[in-house]
Amino acid sequence: MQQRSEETRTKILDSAIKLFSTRGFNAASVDDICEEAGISKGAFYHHFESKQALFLALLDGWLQTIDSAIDASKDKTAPETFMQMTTAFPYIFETAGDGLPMFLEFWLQASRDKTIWDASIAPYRRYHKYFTSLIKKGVAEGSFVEVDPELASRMIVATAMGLLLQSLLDPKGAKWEKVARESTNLLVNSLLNK
Amino acid sequence: MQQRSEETRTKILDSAIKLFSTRGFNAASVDDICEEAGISKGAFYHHFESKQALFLALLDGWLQTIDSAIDASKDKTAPETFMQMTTAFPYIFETAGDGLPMFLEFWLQASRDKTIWDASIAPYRRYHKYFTSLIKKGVAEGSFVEVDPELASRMIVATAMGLLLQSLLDPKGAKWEKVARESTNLLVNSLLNK
DNA sequence: ACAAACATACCGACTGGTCGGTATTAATCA
DNA sequence: TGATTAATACCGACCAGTCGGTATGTTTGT
Repeated sequence: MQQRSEETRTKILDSAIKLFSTRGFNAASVDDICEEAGISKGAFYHHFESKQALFLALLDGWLQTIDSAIDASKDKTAPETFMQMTTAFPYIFETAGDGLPMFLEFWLQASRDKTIWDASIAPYRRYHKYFTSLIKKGVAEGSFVEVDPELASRMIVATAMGLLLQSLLDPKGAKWEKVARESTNLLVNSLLNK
Repeated sequence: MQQRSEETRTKILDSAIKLFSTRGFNAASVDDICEEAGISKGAFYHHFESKQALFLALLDGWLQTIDSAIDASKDKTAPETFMQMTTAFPYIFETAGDGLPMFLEFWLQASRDKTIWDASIAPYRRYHKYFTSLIKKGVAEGSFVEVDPELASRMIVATAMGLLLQSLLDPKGAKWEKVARESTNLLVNSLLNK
């Protein structure tokens, strides 16, 4: 009973990621998602209250992934954490084709839909705080030079997002994975106290 | 006769910016735009072949604005040009409320719609080249330190876009105009040969 | 008078969502 | 264990409304 149900739910989620990514939230119809998942509309609305609820479920899963990634680097030093991020970049840009446009979709919906915004803004601010405290910690450790942690945090996030966006628009315009790695190196280097 | 016609066209363009920004390309219907502009559907389709054609006209105007801005700083030195951009930030973030979401909308549509992508990608690559040569020039002048101009260009654009995006998601989360100015200072400073 | 500019009524395709009904599985009990 | 009941999972026709776009008619400036 739960077996089949769970599978259906997963199929819907996967199809939604695929279609939201390629066509966008509005253009991807519920019918499309059902067809892609190979299920009926009834099954869809059995599992999700609405199209928006499905989107929120997707967002939730994404945020949980980030959370657990952050949690994994809890006990490391500030520079170590940043270095770990550098190693994560290849993976991110490799799997970009599938999930990355979803990131833009989250952003866009959040900027328009109050419910989705509420679900996004709290984690975003949490991440910002996390980065800020990470840099603060690095400064306290003496491994980072004196910088405004707030500002540095915004800039790091900005760089990451900006590169993601550029790679999205022009995937073949550059070796993005390499650009991302070198950028991180450059940023961390300018932070490091030598 | 031409007078009124021109006015109608402008009204459509203005209303489109407003509605595309607030609701997005898909959600903003032609009927909505007509109502906002205070004109009829017949008038709309008299001026624009399709909804997409209107979007392309908007994109074109935006690109021209950027082009002329770039053109204006043709004969200045590299650091001067960057400094000029710093002074432009307050204006950009002031008027962000209106036109900024349109920028995201352009991006999103370009990543999905082949026609719009074609119209976007050429200018984007031109801007990237411009930045790259600007940095190259700065290095040649001796005013910039030795950096990979390609990489630095991507990073500068990334930072700008990332900050814009963050300000879009969380307008009241920070004094974005200040963050942008300080970020530019920081970036230019790390580029400057002292 | 004649063409450009605009208005109105309308079309067919498609939308998110509903609903009555049917399989499929789990729980109950003889 | 095997039949019965109840709950869950699923189906697909259907609805009211919206969409971009068109056909046709009217106004306006020259």
